[in-house]
Amino acid sequence: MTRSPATTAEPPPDRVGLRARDPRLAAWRALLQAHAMLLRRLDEELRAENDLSLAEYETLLHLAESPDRQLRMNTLADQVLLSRSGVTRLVDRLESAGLVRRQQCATDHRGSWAVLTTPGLERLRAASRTHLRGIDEHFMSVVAPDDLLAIGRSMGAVADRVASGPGQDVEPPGPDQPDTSGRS
Amino acid sequence: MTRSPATTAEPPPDRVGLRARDPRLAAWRALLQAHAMLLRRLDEELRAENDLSLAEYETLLHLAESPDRQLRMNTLADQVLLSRSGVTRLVDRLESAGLVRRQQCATDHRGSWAVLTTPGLERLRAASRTHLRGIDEHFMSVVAPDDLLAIGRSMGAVADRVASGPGQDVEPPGPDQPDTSGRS
DNA sequence: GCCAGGTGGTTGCGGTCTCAACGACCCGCC
DNA sequence: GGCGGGTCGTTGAGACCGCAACCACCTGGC
Repeated sequence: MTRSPATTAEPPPDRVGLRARDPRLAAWRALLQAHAMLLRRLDEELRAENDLSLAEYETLLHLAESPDRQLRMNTLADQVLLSRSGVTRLVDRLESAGLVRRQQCATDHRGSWAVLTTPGLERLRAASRTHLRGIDEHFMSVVAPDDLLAIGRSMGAVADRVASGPGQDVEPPGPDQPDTSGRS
Repeated sequence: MTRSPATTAEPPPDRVGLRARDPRLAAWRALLQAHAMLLRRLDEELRAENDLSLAEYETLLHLAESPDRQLRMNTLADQVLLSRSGVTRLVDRLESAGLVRRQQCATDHRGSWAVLTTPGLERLRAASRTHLRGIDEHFMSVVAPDDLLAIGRSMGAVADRVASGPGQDVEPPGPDQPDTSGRS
């Protein structure tokens, strides 16, 4: 209300002229919200019951699933979607907790392996009970099996698309796009 | 406790005894990964083209969609899924950028409104072009329409479940009632 | 009117992340 | 053999967030 002064040609006074109400966006919004809530919850549970953050858990998990239970720092960064420096400090923490051990790479003296220790593996096992229960309780048990398939399929495609995309254009550079905005 | 006795189908000693390879987890993992990659990308695009973080964008958006383009700090915190203090500082930033203005609440002198300014609205409009394009490019265009529905439905259910859930059990006592519905 | 308890927002502190810069190291080419 | 360019991991600085403590304020009971 009190929309007194005649603003410029304000199109449809829907909300703000943003196409924010596009119904297709409902899925996107639901995804955002559910994901945020869900991860927060799982992280809380993990911290409360196992004193591990989600990132730490994921790190231990990836190590456990790797040959010889070890990974190069670099690879680890890719897998847990963290920056190099992020992984350095994460492994610092895990190492000082005794869950992981660093070992210099024999063939490449620049790098090192992060190796899962036995206590690390045990801690992971304990945490996985918490975590898998949480996933089951908050996610699996709420989603219909068919929808689960749809999610897996879609999200795989999304990941591929995003991965392929910084510079690479999946769609050839707009030929002669007749300008769409008075860009700044 | 390393339960060896196997009344339960403690499957094969696959990797670490974690049921990490449960095929149903594929959807979960894909979701995690795709979401992380996608948000990172969208955030980058928004920062690069509009000098706004995703959280800042969401804040402006929620304000724009609210009556009189204003919200109580408290409400804002709930909507953008941030802590109270997080919102305080976020609004600090937006305010010093001139995109939002604080206004003391007339009826309750404890609280204040965060009000979207005109420059804020314009900035939001510009940013929404970037953001909606990104969502389209990286998400909408990759997901089949039916899958989009499945995602919306599932994620809505997950959000409800998580929201209902710290102490409250959605499924109280009835363990003796073998769910006959089968699915929801 | 006054006080106890609750609520709204801010601030201090600590934790975790990223980016940029760095040193150590590897490799191919001269 | 030596050198330039790239790669691997770490470090310093800065950004952002949450928790807990805090003050200002509101509300209900007396």
